Amino acid sequence: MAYWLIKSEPSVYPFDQLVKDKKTCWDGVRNYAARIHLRAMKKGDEAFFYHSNEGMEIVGIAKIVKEAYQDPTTTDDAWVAVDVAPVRKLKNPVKHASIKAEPSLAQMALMRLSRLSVQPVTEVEWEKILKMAGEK
DNA sequence: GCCAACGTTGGC
DNA sequence: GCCAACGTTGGC
Repeated sequence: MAYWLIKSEPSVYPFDQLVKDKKTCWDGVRNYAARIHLRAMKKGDEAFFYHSNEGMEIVGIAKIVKEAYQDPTTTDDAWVAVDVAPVRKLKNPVKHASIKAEPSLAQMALMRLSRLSVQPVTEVEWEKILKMAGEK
């Protein structure tokens, strides 16, 4: 099982909205690097849900419920979407600043490639962040 | 609101 | 195929 991180601006689609919706289509990705990751996602994989710009923190965990398919927001079959569902909110959201202050997480894609909207997370990073969130 | 980083576009 | 110009994202 793989781990991921997906970003959203809370003013556009906050985690609470995903909780309300029970499931959403993660579409509209128009970036080649992000697409590679979307296509690599498997059903059951889990992803951190990160709020960019406002909040700037990981607020919850989502899981992939449907693997990559043609993005419904375009007729161009070059682009794909996945379906995600909420797993749970984190007890304590993990701030961007906290991640930055943690040397073992300095190599995270979130730090190095801040503009990438869909990114992989290693198991080590995943566990570390869960601890910081008070989940373990 | 500013600006750095980065992806994309288009001229050559 | 290179690279300058431009647009967008996201941290500050």
